[in-house]
Parts: sequence; C-alpha cells; structure tokens
Amino acid sequence: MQESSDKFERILVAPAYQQVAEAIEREIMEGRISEGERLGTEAELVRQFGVNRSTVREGIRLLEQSGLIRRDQSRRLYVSIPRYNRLASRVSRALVLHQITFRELWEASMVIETATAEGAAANATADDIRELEDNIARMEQAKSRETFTELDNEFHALIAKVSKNRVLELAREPAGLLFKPTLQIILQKVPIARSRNLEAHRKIVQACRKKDTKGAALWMRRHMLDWKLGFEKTGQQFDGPVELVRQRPDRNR
Amino acid sequence: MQESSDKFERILVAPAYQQVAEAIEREIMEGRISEGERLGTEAELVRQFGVNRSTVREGIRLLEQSGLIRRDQSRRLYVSIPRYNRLASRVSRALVLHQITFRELWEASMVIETATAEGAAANATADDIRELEDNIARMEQAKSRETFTELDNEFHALIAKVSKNRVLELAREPAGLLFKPTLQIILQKVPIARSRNLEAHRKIVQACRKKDTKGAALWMRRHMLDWKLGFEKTGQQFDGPVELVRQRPDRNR
DNA sequence: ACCAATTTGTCCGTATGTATG
DNA sequence: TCATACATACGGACAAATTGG
Repeated sequence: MQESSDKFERILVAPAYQQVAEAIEREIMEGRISEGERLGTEAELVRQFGVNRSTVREGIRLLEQSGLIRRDQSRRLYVSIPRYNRLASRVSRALVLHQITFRELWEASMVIETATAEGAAANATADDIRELEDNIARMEQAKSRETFTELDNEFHALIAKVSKNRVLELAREPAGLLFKPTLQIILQKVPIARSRNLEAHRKIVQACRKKDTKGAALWMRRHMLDWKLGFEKTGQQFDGPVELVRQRPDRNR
Repeated sequence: MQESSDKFERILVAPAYQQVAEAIEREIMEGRISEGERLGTEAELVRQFGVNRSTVREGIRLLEQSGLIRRDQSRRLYVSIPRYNRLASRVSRALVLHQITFRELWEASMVIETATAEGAAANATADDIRELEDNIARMEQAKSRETFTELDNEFHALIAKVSKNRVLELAREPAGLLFKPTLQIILQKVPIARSRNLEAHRKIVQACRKKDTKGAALWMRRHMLDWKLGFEKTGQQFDGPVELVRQRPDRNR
C-alpha cells in the first residue's frame, strides 16, 4: 500500500524484455543504426545484453509490432522506418474502437483534405500532374466498385503527397481508410455518384495544373459535400458510429 | 525458387506467436472481450492455444505494444482500448524519423488547430470553459518553462477535446508533442512570447464563451503566427528537420 | 500480519525447418 | 548437394511478486 508518509517512490524495475526493446529503440532513434541495416542475430543480441534468448525474443516482438524492426523473407532482422500505412491502420482501428461518428470523420476530413488540395495546387510539378491524370484514367476504366474506391483513396493519397506536406499526408490516411467501405455503398445506391466523383477529381487536377489553390480547395470542398449528400441517401446515420473494417494484418515481410 | 510452371502458390504459414496475437486481437475487435476485462493467465492461454508458454508470451508482447492489452500494477493482463497519447507518440516518432520539417509541421498545425478552435467555439459547454480557464490560471502561475510548455500543450489538447471531434483531436496530438521542445526554446530567447501566448489563449477562450467561431479561429491563427515569428527569432531553420524529442516510454502501470 | 497458492519473469537445453552460400 | 547458420517452437525449471485467505 502507498502510505502518505512514505518518503520514497517505489522503484520501478522494467522487465528485461522491455529494457531490451528500449535499448534497441534508442539505438535506432538516435541514428546509430539506420534504415535497412541489419540488426545482429538473436544469438548476437543474447550475447550483448546478457539475457536469455526468450527474453530477447520478447523484446524484439515489441519492436516488431511498432514497425521499427522488420524481417525480410529470410527472417533476418532489419531496422526499418515505420511505414505510414501501418500507422494509419492502427489509428483507424483506434478510431473505430472509440466509436467515432461519421460526422466527426467527415468534418475532420473536410478540413484536412481541403488543405491538401490547396497545398497540391501550390506545389504540383508536371510529373505530379501526370501521376494524378494517370490515376483518373485508371478510375474511368475501373470495372468493380472495389477497384474504383481503391483508386479513389489513391487519388486522395496522391493529392496529399503532391501537397508535399507529410504531416497532412499522415493525418489524412486513417480517415481515408475509413471512407472506403462507405464509398462503396454510396456508389451502389447512388449511381450518379461515380461520375460526380470523377468530375470533381478532374476539376481538382485542373486547378492543380493552373496552380489555382482556391479552385482546388473549392472543388475539394464540393467533392466532400457530394460525399455527404450521397451518404445521406444511403440511409445510414451521420451521427452513428463508423463500423469496423476488417483488414488482414500484414505478414512478416 | 519460383518456377513459372508452378501450379500452386506457396502456402504461407504465419508464425505461431503471430497467430496467437491475431486470435486475441480478433476477440477484442469483434467485441467478445471488452475494455477492462481480464484476459486469461498465460497458463490459461497456453491451454487454449495449445502452444508453448514462450510462444504465448511473444504473442502477448505484440499486442502489448499496440496498446490493445494493458497490464495493471499486478501485471495481470487486461483488455484496453489504445490510448490516444500512445498512438500520438508513435506518430510523432515516425514524423521525426521521416525528417519532416518545421514548415510541414507548422502548416499542418495551422489548419488543424484552427479547425479545433472553431469547433471548440461551436460546441463548448460551461464546464468546458471552466476547464479552459483553469488551464490558463495554472499557466499564469507556471514557474518553469517546462511546466509552461506542458500546460500550453494541455490547452491545445483541451481545445481539441472541447471541439468534440475525436478525429481532429487525434490528428493534432502528434504535432503538439513536437511543438513542445521548440516552444521552450522560444520562451527562452523571446521573453515576450510568454505573455503573447497567454493573451492568445485568453482570447480564444473568450471567443469560445461567446460561441464566436470566427473569433476563435482568428485568434488561433494569430497564435500560430506568433509561434512562427518566435521560431524565426531563435535562428533555427524553418525548412530544417524537426529533431528528436526523447520521451520516456511508459512503464507498466 | 502471515501463509499457501497462483502467476509472471527469466533461464536452460533441445529439436526442427528453412535460407544461404 | 550439402553444411552451416539462424529463427521458430517446445519442454521444463526456479525465483520473485502478487493474491486471497
């Protein structure tokens, strides 16, 4: 029990496996081991830390999950920089678990997507434009709703990339993942949504080509409003929780 | 080697410890075990999964890291919903590793913080206002720069909470963490920054009380611009990378 | 406040499958 | 092809901490 008269805080001793994880994490964060470099073998780490194999393995698992360590197909350990999509899917998961509503999702996206569109118009290069147009071309030919929504998300991710702001890029991803399944439902119930979606994408790219930031932002806003109108036609609750989207966790690779 | 004549794809078998983690994750995500409930003991899990204890432990480490499982001080395992701050610190870490610049950080925050301020003004209750005022009161009395910046971050987190949009709330956290150390430097080199900071916070809360969304957004923008001006006076590169902020990983608790 | 049972943290040794050279 | 290195998984063991009488 904690006595109010106690003079000292209890001494916290982190389990060895945590210390192992922290030590490795420090090495990586402080740049002493860099991206792509091999981490020693397990036996090596056992030797350095002076703990048991099992303990090292538990420590490694901690980092493996957070994406700071990767295994290639030979199962060797490499240092890796956490990939955006890995983080994004965790954030999406948390959002779903916290039962956020479509309203929250939409309002946040309204702000963030508009900002990326503006940034994209300001910073797009000719190459960027080509990439965006290529995306639109593939979208026009998309057969299934699955690929269409896939490409729609890719478009928004591209816009974020073109905006050259990786903070916004990372901020929009979780929401992007959560929009996908709903867009599929919208496309199914509101057939015109497809052409309106494409139209908006085209206008946004046009604005980017002309470096028209206001136009890009304007069309992105319209695009988002369209989504909302479509959503309301599906009969789902705007203030209801976003449901779970199950996605396969990626295997070691 | 992969032969082009091969009829079958190689069968991928996930390691046992991953399967353990996935199985537990599924139980949680599908709501069959809910927040706060005890997960069985290790021995129990060993029995259910029919694998070795070390294997179970490795699986548990994966989930422990992602925050889906928590330990109380007795080290028992409980199901837990990933806390925002845990995710946020991972995202910050990724941002640092990707060497994002202050410009990216600031431009993104400009957008997100303004949106939270607007949302806060629209949705603030009397209780919310009290909480915000309490924060300002504590900031006025803050002795050290450390606590001042701590409270500054708390203010912005509060504004996000008051905006009642958890997507924005989660989106702003990583940037908030990264601003902190720089604000300390600013306060050190630009003494007036402290009073200007407080002034802006007061104005934002005033706007919230009057449900003046435009005013709240305006003052937040000024507040952010102030930060930028202060930053430039410190002589740091606006287009330089945000450096590492070491933060103690949270012990089991 | 003490004791017995439970549970976690750690360690050791070994067997097996797979990748690499 | 074969040997070697390595990750995966297993069994068993013990100390320290925690729980619940």
